[in-house]
Amino acid sequence: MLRAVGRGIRRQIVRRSSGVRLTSGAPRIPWLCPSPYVYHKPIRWSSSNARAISLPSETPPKHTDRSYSTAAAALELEDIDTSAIFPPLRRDAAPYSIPIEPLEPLDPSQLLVFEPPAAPEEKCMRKSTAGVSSDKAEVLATFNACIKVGVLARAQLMLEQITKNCIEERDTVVLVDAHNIFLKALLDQYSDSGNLSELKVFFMWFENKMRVEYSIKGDATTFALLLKGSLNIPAAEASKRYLAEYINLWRYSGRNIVDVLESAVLNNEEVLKIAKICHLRIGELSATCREMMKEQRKSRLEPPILAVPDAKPTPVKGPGLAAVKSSLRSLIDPDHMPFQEYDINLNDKEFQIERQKLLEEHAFDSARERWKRDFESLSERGVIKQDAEINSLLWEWHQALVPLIHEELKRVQHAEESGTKAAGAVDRCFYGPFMRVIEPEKLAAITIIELLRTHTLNGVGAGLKASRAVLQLGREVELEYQAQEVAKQRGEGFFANMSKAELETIFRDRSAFRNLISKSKSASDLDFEEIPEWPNTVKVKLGGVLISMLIHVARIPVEAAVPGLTEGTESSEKIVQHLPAFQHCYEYQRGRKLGVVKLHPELVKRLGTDDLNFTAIGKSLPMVVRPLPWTDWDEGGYFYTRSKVVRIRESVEQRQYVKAAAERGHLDHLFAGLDVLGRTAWRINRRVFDVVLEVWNQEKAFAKIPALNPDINFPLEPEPNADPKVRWEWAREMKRVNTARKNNHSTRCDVNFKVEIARAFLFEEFYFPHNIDFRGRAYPIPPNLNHIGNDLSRGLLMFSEAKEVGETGLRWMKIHLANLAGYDKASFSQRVAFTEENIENIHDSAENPLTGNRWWLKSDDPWQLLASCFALNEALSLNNPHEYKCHIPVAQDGTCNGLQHYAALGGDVAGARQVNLEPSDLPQDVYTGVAELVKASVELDAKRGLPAAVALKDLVTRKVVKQTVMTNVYGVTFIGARNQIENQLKCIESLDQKDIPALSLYLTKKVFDSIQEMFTGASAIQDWLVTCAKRISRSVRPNQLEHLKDPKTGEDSVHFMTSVVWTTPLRLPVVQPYRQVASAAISTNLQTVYINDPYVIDKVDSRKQMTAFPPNFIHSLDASHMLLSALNCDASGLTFASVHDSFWTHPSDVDEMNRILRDSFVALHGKDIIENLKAEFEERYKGFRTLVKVIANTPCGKRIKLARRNYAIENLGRPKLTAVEDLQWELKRWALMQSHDHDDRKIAAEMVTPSVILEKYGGLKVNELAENTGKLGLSVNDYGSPSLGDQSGDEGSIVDQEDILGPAEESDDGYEESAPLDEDMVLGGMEEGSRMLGTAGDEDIDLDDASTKKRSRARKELDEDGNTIPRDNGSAKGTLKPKQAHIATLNVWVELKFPDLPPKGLFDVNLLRKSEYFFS
Amino acid sequence: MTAASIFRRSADESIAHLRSLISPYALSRRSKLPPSLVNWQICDPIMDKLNLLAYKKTTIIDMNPNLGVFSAALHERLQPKQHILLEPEEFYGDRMREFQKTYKNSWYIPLDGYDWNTYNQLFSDNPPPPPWPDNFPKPRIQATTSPDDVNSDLLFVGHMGKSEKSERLIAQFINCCALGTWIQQYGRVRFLLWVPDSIKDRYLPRSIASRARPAASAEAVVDITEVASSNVIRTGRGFQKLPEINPDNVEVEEKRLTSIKPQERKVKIKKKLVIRQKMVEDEIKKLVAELCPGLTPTTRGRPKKLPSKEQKKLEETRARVRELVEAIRNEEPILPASIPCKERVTVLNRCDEIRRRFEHKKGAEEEAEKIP
DNA sequence: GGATTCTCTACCGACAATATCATTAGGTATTAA
DNA sequence: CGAATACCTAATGATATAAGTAATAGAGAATCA
Repeated sequence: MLRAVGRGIRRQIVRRSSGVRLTSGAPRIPWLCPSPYVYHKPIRWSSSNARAISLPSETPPKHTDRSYSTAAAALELEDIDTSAIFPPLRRDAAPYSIPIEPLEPLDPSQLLVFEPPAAPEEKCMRKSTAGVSSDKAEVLATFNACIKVGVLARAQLMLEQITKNCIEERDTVVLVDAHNIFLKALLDQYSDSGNLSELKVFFMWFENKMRVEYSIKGDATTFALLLKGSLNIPAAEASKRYLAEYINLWRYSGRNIVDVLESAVLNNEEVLKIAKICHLRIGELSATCREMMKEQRKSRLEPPILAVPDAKPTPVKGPGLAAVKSSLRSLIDPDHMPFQEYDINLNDKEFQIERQKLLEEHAFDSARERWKRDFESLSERGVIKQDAEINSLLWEWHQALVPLIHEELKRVQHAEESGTKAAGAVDRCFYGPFMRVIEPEKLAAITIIELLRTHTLNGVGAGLKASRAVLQLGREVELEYQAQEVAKQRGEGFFANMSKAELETIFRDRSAFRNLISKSKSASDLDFEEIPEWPNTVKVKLGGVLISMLIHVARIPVEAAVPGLTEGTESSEKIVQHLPAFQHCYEYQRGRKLGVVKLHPELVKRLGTDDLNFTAIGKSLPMVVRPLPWTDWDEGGYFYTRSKVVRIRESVEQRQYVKAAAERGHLDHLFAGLDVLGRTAWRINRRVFDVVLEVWNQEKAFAKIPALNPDINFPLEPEPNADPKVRWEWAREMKRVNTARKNNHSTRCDVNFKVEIARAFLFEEFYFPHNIDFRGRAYPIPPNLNHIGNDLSRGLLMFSEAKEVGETGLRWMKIHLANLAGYDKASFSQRVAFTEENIENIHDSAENPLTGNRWWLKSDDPWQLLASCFALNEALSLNNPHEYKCHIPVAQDGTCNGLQHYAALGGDVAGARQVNLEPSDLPQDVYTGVAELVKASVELDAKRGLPAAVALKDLVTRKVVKQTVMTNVYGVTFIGARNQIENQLKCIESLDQKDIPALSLYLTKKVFDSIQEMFTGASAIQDWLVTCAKRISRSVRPNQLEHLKDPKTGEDSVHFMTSVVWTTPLRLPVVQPYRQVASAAISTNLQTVYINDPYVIDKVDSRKQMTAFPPNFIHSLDASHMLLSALNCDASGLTFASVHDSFWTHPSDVDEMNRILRDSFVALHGKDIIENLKAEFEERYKGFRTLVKVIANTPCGKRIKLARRNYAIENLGRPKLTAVEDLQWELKRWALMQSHDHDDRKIAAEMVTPSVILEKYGGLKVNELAENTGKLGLSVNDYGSPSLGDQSGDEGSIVDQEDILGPAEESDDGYEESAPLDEDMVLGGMEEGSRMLGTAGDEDIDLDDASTKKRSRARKELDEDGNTIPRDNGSAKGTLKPKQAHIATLNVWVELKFPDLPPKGLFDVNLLRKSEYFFS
Repeated sequence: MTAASIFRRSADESIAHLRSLISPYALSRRSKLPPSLVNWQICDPIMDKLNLLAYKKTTIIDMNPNLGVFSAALHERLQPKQHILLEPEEFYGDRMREFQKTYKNSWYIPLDGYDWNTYNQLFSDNPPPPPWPDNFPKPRIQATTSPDDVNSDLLFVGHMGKSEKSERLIAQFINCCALGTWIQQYGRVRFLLWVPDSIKDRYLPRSIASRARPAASAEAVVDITEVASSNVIRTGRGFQKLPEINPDNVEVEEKRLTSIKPQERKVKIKKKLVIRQKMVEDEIKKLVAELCPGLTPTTRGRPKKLPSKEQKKLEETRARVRELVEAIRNEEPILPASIPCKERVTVLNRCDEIRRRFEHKKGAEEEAEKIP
């Protein structure tokens, strides 16, 4: 069995490995070198890979990898119970034996490393000649599309361009693949037509083009095709000759014919035929080959499709297509009760799979059918048009759109054939092939649905951004195409024809499933490794055409009164006009032009009121069966709809890393975790749904559902001649009201969608496939309605499975209810008491949700509360409430989860207590804690009579500081925090509004100080992270110097291209995508659209890299924690769902889940995360050089200046040194130091570069300009060596030349010289922390930190030099205001090293195992 | 040379010196700050041209007077009842204080003319808060009997920069004219503003094509005229509105070319040399065609071969013209003397035109008179 | 390379400005040698 | 055929657009000489 698997996958993996161009793999075509994108180091195959390539003849792989080996063993040995294909619980047979521990950090040699280009790449030149672009991705996609629709002439054009590109880029893999695909297409064409001249073309292509013109030798597949072609030659003699010729040619290049015969292109009969004709001895066929033949006859595991590649789809088994369709009617037709017509067993998985397939494949068809039905029934009834359901309108649009598309396709064909350069013709050549791959009817439906959907999701009131709409539509079309392709690959019977055992396997054993998929890929047809993605150019152009056609066609009946005879009156007569439903125009936003597609107000109104009836629900719906397990970076979840496991933002870099990680099996735990999330079954809470529906139809504002026509208080317009300021304030208020109204409407549309989806799935059990963002946080893929949505979404959803609550469960239900009611800060027993006190209210809410006293509406989360009320009420109405079977999930939320991780990392005792890491009788609340601290400090100030403090004395509340504390984790800046606090203070009436800016400024300082005081260690870590990110993002790779030439100017220049990359405990490589964006213009029928060009890797945005790193890192941790917990919960048989830092399970399982959460957290932090991070950084950025700022006005700085000057004069004949030259100097020394030659090293030792001088004077710790200290305080540079010096004694005197040039052993001399100790400056980390605690508020010391002092010291020196004249800062402002004392700095290239880790606090994570309120 | 001397308009205060008083950044092309008039000699011709006779005992609101050169001239000419200098930049503080000392009835208020509050404080009935001096006499402006009359009790002058702020402010001014709000409630109050070309072009477009919304809407409510502009050649299409004041005198905030040493310029121009080669060639061709009629090709293709003598003449002419055109392009102040007299005339006749082609654009101000 | 001014200001899911005119580069047609 | 020229077009770069910024402060990036 395994052998069979092995054969299928072998080719796959080999191709794949060359697909990422490993340096270790020899390029297939000798004259081509590997591409510049290479792994930093040769790969060591991980065990999982080794298993994957193991040859069939070998014994099964060693059980190095626990999870897989057990699964594989299970596959063979287990006696599978056919009745339990998808057991709801797998407690007994845990499918993945995941260690509870997070993974060990990667061996350094296993780190994934990709080098970004040395300089910003040039924007893709889209030089197009005769409609052939030179953009590789674009041509590739076009080529693919042309092949799919059989337009070979055009495909050939594309192929020629691809060949050019590939040869330039030395991309041999794609090159050969493309030619193979083309050959295959030619051959297929011949088989269809039987026209001999076509066969000739086939051979000519290989002989003339490939071999002669391009010198492509071809791979096994090429030759397999050639053999196949030769077989097809009718004349037996010729056929034989050709065969012999090609076999010889192949052998001549020293390769084994077996490889060719094993190719999936040739089926067994053909192989045998060839063997016979050419007298290949059977012995020459490899064991694999023979084995293969035997197996194919009696294969049990392999679906038939694998045995016969061209197999016709087998008829659907089971209840039949009609039944499946009928069962989905409920999704289309709200009046239809499913499952009534057929006797269907809902547990029949094959049936369910068919349904899912249908759902994905025919979502658009279904919508169309529904429109048509509505339209027809309407005509029968003869209803007046403008009252018609929106669906019939859509049907009209659709009917009008289809002929237009046909017409356009004709024009495309004309354009392609004529080859004119007429306006539009060139564009048509671009998008034409892509337009053809999907049938016009479907295309029309997608257009209509997507435009409406995009409007509800992102619309700005009556319009939506054209650029957005166009791209979105293009993307959706692509998605549909991909689904089509996947469906084709997997064939009709891919799932349906599997035996139950195989079906079982899919969900049990990832690797087995993976093999199955790759087999289906290789067997179905010759194809690219992955379906080429459509470039944005294509998507946008295609979207543009479709939308402009829809705009042209779509009309909406609008009723209007005919004006009366006299002016200003209306006659009672009404007329109906058919007005354009959409309109394209431009708006100005802050003086910038913005293309907008506007919807007619009537249409907008309809979208907010009409039943959408599945009108506009496209793809990405919840699934009716369990999502497929993730097997690759783009394989998993939906059956046919392709989704990526990581939501990469069109970043090539991220994709590289994720792909490589997936390939090496690093992501398997992550996949497993996501699978767990995906297999949580949900259903709609019917009772809540009914209430929602009722409320919805009332069209009034209720429980966060906005009213259809909200009463809006438009501010009174002031007199036209009022003061401009007054008028302006009015205008601003109007703007605010208007945006509020727009928001109101779009929320309403959103609710409409949610309700509609809920209605469609009312009788279903469904699942959310999940993927992750680039940090690893998981999100359900279906938009609109999912459990991380708003309160309404959450209220509508519940677990499909019900579990008996038992005693503890009931208690948790009560606690949960109290939480939802806002009573979540008390102890558990108090919360229970709260619920019990409110039992009447709960009863009332449940019994009469709308007519009673509506207690549930008071909550911030009314719908979830209502759901809880229903459940609890029901439970309590039982004789024995403990027997209640509960569907409602109970949520456990971390108290400021980010801070929890920070506190654990930093070992902050006080902080840990505040975020409930420490056991406590009562839950702690950080916000209150910080507020108290601030309050104390303010009161102290008030006593001293500080006016701001006096004003604020009694106003410091939890509410005021909450947002700031929360966002602190996200790196909020001082100003940002000040704004938050200002907004809070504005709500306090007793304050004079005029004073608020000043007060908020004061208070913000206090809040920042308090946070820092409470989370000392955390703050230090935050700063450490920032410093690391800063150094990384301002660093260059050593070999980057070879490509210093700026492509644009041709001059030498240094570009910072390094982004921060790290690996999470679950081995996800995280790449921060922040770079400067290059935007590209794409002209469409509608307008020119400007989008970011994803293909260029540009300079890093170092600010963003810096500010985002700490939150991203923490998020990557909490994501790991979540997935770890998910795996463990699953292993214990719990149903599990999560919203990042909120974890859900059945009431009865909450205790168990909490235990798991705590254990996972401890396990995660049990490893020294930060230490590992540092180690990874050191490995990853080994030898990099970074540019640091050094205070210039010190002996050290002066020496550097002098040395630079001397060097420049000596070597360049001028006194100045450019940054590049400086770097080259440093690198020269560095290179010499690495040399094996003793003399070289000696020379290096004698070189005195700026970095050497810096080192001599105590290095960065002493001399670096302290920065990024504003946020949480301490500069990282202040840890470690207490050698902070005041050089006043040396002021102005430049150290002797000999001293610098002297032998290296004098180094401590320089050190000493620069470091006469100044008591004030000696601040160790711990001392610092404790001192601050003790002296907070003491004016003399005043929380000043060493870095500030360093700054002030530098300033002082400046003053002494007389460079800056202190000015009184009057009311001057603007650019000419007196300058701040400016600190002169020098830039020095130093080796990229990372600061010492801040000392960890004393908190022991293990304590938290007993902390009840850790998550609550 | 004291700061005060300029206010007495002694001729010994050179323009160069005045320029040196401005912060270097404000002089740089990147600056969007309100620029400052330094050529005090043109103030009189400008005011001669403006009919200011009606402005007796008037109140002047002076926004961003900066160095105060224009303000001083205006003050001397009008002898206003009150001259309010709204200058928020502390940088000019000393000079403003000097101004206040020199000219009676002038009040230096370090507030921003952009802020509505400034005017609210000025016109409200309450005594104005601190930055305004205690003894500040409030202007009592009488509204004209008809809102269509020009109010000669009030005159608004100022320097506007290229900043977004300035642009917005002018848009607001016009809006106020339309609504009759703000100081326009007192009747039609005239504005006398120095504005950058970019702003002027918006309201006084140089071609039909560039006449966009702001121009149209402004025309509906205000009269805008260009009073004086620098002798800078304007780029782009559209007609060239020639300065109406003696162009040689209107030297506004421009860095003199003479201050740049030749070597430095070469470095700076280097890019242009490469970039605008085509333009130079085109100009040369045109000029050579003019200078050597009959020798230049008239047909499309390859030119006929000329007798070597004529060929040589052509080459020489071309070389000289090249020198000349490149000089113009390089903004060299003195044209090379290598060209014979007759030709020189021809070339110089077209000099302006060529200059315009090379758009020697500097930060220049326009003075626009607005008569609401 | 240094001083000065400009920009931006909380993470993620989530994603975006365009038309127009001036100028040049580069290809094609045209002509004469 | 190559050579020299004009003409034409696609590609690139610069600029305008709207029109209250409101006021905080500090670090990093960009820009100019």
